[in-house]
Parts: sequence; C-alpha cells; structure tokens
Amino acid sequence: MKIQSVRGMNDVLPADSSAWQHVHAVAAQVFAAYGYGELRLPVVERTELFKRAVGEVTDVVEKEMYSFEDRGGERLSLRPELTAGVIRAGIEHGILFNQQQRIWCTGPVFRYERPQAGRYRQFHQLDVEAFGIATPDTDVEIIAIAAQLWKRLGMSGFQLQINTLGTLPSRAAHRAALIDYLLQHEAALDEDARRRLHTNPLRVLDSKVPATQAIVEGAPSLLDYLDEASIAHFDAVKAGLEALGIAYVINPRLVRGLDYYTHTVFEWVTDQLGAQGTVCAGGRYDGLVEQLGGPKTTGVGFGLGIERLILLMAVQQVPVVSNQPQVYLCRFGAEAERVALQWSETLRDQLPGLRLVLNAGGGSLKSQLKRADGCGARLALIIGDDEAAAGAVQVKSLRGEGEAFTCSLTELAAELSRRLAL
RNA sequence: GUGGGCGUAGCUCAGUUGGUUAGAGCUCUGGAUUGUGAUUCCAGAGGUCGUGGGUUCGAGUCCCAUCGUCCACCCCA
Repeated sequence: MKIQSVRGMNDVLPADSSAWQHVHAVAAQVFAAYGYGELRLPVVERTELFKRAVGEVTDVVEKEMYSFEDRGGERLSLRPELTAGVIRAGIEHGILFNQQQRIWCTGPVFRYERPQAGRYRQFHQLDVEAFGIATPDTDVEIIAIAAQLWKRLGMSGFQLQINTLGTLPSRAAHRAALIDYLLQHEAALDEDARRRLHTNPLRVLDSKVPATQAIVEGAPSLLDYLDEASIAHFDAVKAGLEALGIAYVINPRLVRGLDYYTHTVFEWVTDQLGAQGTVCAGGRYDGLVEQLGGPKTTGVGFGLGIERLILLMAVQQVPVVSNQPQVYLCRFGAEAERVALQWSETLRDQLPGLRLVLNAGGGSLKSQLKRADGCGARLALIIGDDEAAAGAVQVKSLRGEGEAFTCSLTELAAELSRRLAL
C-alpha cells in the first residue's frame, strides 16, 4: 500500500518552488516598505480562539476546522485563518495596548473543504494587519499595499471591489431589521436561506435562487442604516483610493463570510482562475480585539491566498526570479576531479551569489554536458587532466553566447563574475 | 456535504465488438573512431493498466465498491 499525501494537501516540488520564493521575497520587501513587521505564529491554537474570533456559527468554524484533543485533553485546532492568531499574540504580548501596530504574517492555514481549482485543505496566506488606527487613511493604506504588491510582481487584471458594513451599531440595527423582514417571508425562502437567516442573514442577500432573490429585492438595505460616521468613513476611503489612482467598483452585495468585519470590506477579484476568483480579501474589524479579551483597539487587514496568486502568475506568465544553476562544472580524471572539487568551493567562497553544480557520479564528458544543459546552466566549465595540469579550465557557453575558451583558474572568478553579472 | 469527468511507463497519451509476450512520443541510460551539450540515427531501461471484489474459458476493456484527481455547487484566500 503506497502512502500518499493527505487529500487537498500538496507538495511544492523544486521545479515550482522558485515562484514561492519569489512571492515571499517580493512580499517581504513590499511590507517592509510600508513599515510592517513580521510576526511568526504557531499553526495550532486553542479551538476557543477561532470560535470567538471567526464566529461560532460560520461555515469555517462549524464544519471546516481541523479540531482535536491533545494528550492533555486541551481542545486545539489547526488555524483556519491568520487574523485570530495575530490578535491573540498581540494581546498576550501587550503590543496592542494604546498604540499603533503594523504587522504581517504568513504560513499554512487549514480548512476541511472539498478540493477544487484554487482551493485546498492546506493552503497558504499572506496576512497584513494594522491596529490602533481608526481613521480611514489606514483602510486606504492596506488596500494600497496589495496594489503595490501586484505592481512589483508584474501582475494585472484585478478588479477591486469595495463595500461598507458601517459601524457595529448600524450594522446590528440593519441585521435585526433584515432578520425581521426575512422572517415575514420565511415560507417563500429556499432551504439554504432559511438556515442562514439566523446564522448569517447577510449571506441570504447573496442567494442565487430566483424565489429568494425576489424577496431579497425588497429587503432593507444596509445603506439606509448607515449612520453619518459610517458614510463619512466610506467616503474618505473612496477619496483616498481616487487620490492614489486605484480603480474600484462598489459591490453592495460584498459581504465578508467572517463575522468580525465592520466598515470597509474589499476583495481583489480575477476572472482568470475559474470559480475561486478572490485572490485577496479583507476589511476593517474594529470590535474584534475587544471581543477577544483585549483593549478597545481598531484593526484593518487583508488575507491573500498564495496558491491562487501563484496560479494567476502562471496564467499571466509573470516572470519569476530563477534559482536555476548558472554554472555546471564537468570533471574527469583523478587529478582533475580533485582540482575541480577544490575549485568549486573556492569559487563559492569568492562569489557568494554563484549557483554552481559540481558534476557527481562520474559519466562521460558527453553525458556530463547533457546534465549541464538539462539543469539550465548558462555555462559549462570543463576540467580534464590536460586542463588540471595547466592550471586552467575550459569555459563553454551552453546558450549560444560565444565560443568556448580556456581560462586560468586564478582568473576564473573574475571571468564568471563578469559574464554572469554577479 | 452535493453533482459530473477522469485514473494505462517518470511525463503526455493510444489501446478496435472482452482474445496471445500492453504500445507511441518525450525524459532517462549507452552507442554512432579516444575529451564536447541542445539537432540526427541506433539500442536499452522503465508498467502487478489506482486499489479490492465480481461476471467470463479469458478483463486494461463489462459490473460494484473504494481511494485519488479534476471541474462545478457550496464556502472562501
């Protein structure tokens, strides 16, 4: 019986990992460019944390969490998202008290769902959060960070959708009115809508069932329940985006699936990934820190799905920084093999950026050159006993960049540095 | 959780109405006068046909189950 990976949990092979490394490198640079510091968190938290943060009646908590009891009887879960852990750590270490914090975080998250294009049971997120700043300029900053990331990765074709849920009181008032309205028409609703009516009534607005849709038409609109502060906040966010030249679309049906959002919510959506088109999504969650037992502290942030981002990069054929070998060192003959071994280390000492593969496992020169070609190297270095005796090496281009020539070992580092722009 | 498509060599796939030792291309290894790749030619290696049952004289082919995978619903990143 062959042991396979767990369903929906994928390996990233060496041939594909350069895209991951590229994304992480660019993201870390972008986040630092805005003054965000990286927070590293455990993958496992107490189940209670997610029940309180994400919402006990959400799909994520109700049926998608990997929960278990450890040997000491603790109720634990693999994290289904990153924000809850960020806040837990922030409260625990006292960095959310009466101050501003700009934080980012990355790593695997887990949801027990049916795998599909762009949806996996273990997937990876990049998370950016700003705490302690209630003003809408931070909503704009968070959105701008994502836009900057697209720019630096060379990606395009996103649509930015935004909406507002208003302050907690206005949101609560609308929610109550909405439930009230839907209850009056409960008999005409489909089964899904009736179930969600109590758990997540905003989701009913999203229904695609015609009969339900008809009822939704007449439902109380959140816009009518927004107080002045909510409207002013949203207007300021829109003005900020316009000042930065970031195009957006207002989607009144945009409702985040997690319970904690207030005011601004947004999604970066693409139509190039099939059904799972949301690559990055987030919003403001002014009540969440307090809800988790912390001080009254506001927050804004987004989560970004790395797998979806990388799928989209492939679709758009975005160039990725390569980590392929640049140089392959062919060697044959006892003396030459020893010289080559020593010089491969010397070259790596002298040129820390050099990616050099030393031939191993013997083989004819012909087969060594085949390996050199196959690994993607630009140059092959050849040392036989003739070259070893002369203290030289043959430098041969594998990509049609000039004729082969002989170079003395002492000048080799300078030659490679020049040709490879190291 | 629901529905549909697909599982044959490392990869991409053929495989006739069930019928002898299951094929191709790519990759890999070796060779085409001694030490020169990517082109060409030759040879070789590599598969319990996803797994387990069943029908049959006989199953890669038909039936059932199961696992995996892909797509959609749902949900979300």
